[in-house]
Amino acid sequence: MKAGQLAREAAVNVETLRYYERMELLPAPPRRESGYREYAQADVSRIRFIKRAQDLGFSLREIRELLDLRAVPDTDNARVKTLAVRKIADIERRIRDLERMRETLEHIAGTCDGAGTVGDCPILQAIEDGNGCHSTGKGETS
Amino acid sequence: MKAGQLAREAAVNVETLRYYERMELLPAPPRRESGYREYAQADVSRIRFIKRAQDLGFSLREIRELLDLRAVPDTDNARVKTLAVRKIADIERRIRDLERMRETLEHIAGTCDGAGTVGDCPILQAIEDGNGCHSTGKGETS
DNA sequence: ATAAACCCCGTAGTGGAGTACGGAGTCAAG
DNA sequence: CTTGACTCCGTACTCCACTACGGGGTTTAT
Repeated sequence: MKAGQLAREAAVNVETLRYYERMELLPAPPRRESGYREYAQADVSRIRFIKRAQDLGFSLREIRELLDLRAVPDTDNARVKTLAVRKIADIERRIRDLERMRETLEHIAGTCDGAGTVGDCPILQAIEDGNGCHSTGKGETS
Repeated sequence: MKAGQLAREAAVNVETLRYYERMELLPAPPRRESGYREYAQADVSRIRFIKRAQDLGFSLREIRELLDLRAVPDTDNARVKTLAVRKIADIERRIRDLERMRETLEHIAGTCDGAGTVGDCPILQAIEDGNGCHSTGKGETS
């Protein structure tokens, strides 16, 4: 099939296909006489795989690792599990970072009744002074 | 004080000061004869404000809003509170997204005992088939 | 046979938050 | 008075995941 059809079936943009090819996520397909890419059915699942892995929080770089592991049939699948477990830890760290932010913000926002002017806004005050910002030296390490 | 000192005191890069000035987060300071920027003590707190607001999850664009509100003395501080509350909601949404990912990933990873080869890896299988991916059409809307 | 729809390519732009570079001018200490 | 540290400026680069553009060739349906 041609690029357009693959794009439709996998629900991505045609440009994205070229991009994935450059990024080596999608192997360069054979070409017709005309130079047109001729994709196989398997490419649809490959892109779906990529998209779902993305939804699970994997970056394209990490997805390439997954695909590379998958490409070598005798790979220990513990390797895959390691990546999954590491990603879970990564997500948990991000959740903790966000929860710290949320707590601090809620604390700060709670001190403001919404009356008065910014001259003595407890929120701005708190940000200025770093109150309630039990800083761990970590912002969001996205 | 000159740029270098402000940078040291506020713990940012000198280039960052120029960047903040371009972004209108830091007002353009007066210049010496030589063209050197002459910063005031207040600029240290302004940058600290920016940095702490960043730690709380505000983007520079949002921080500019906060600073703009602060700049007009008779601004209702309910305006500030609105921004804070909205940011809390934003953070909560991101937490929920991450938690969904974590649950799915944990579910998927739990089905893999780490034995065998990628030929029949339940993790790769699950990603391929979209199992356990109760997709909400939401990836991370960072 | 012609028009519409598709495909090719390289390159550049997006957004966010900076960081880096290089050449030229300036300031402070020895 | 010279040296080394600092500052200036514009521009370009980084990372990430795309998306857009423009000018050309191809395929397909009518």
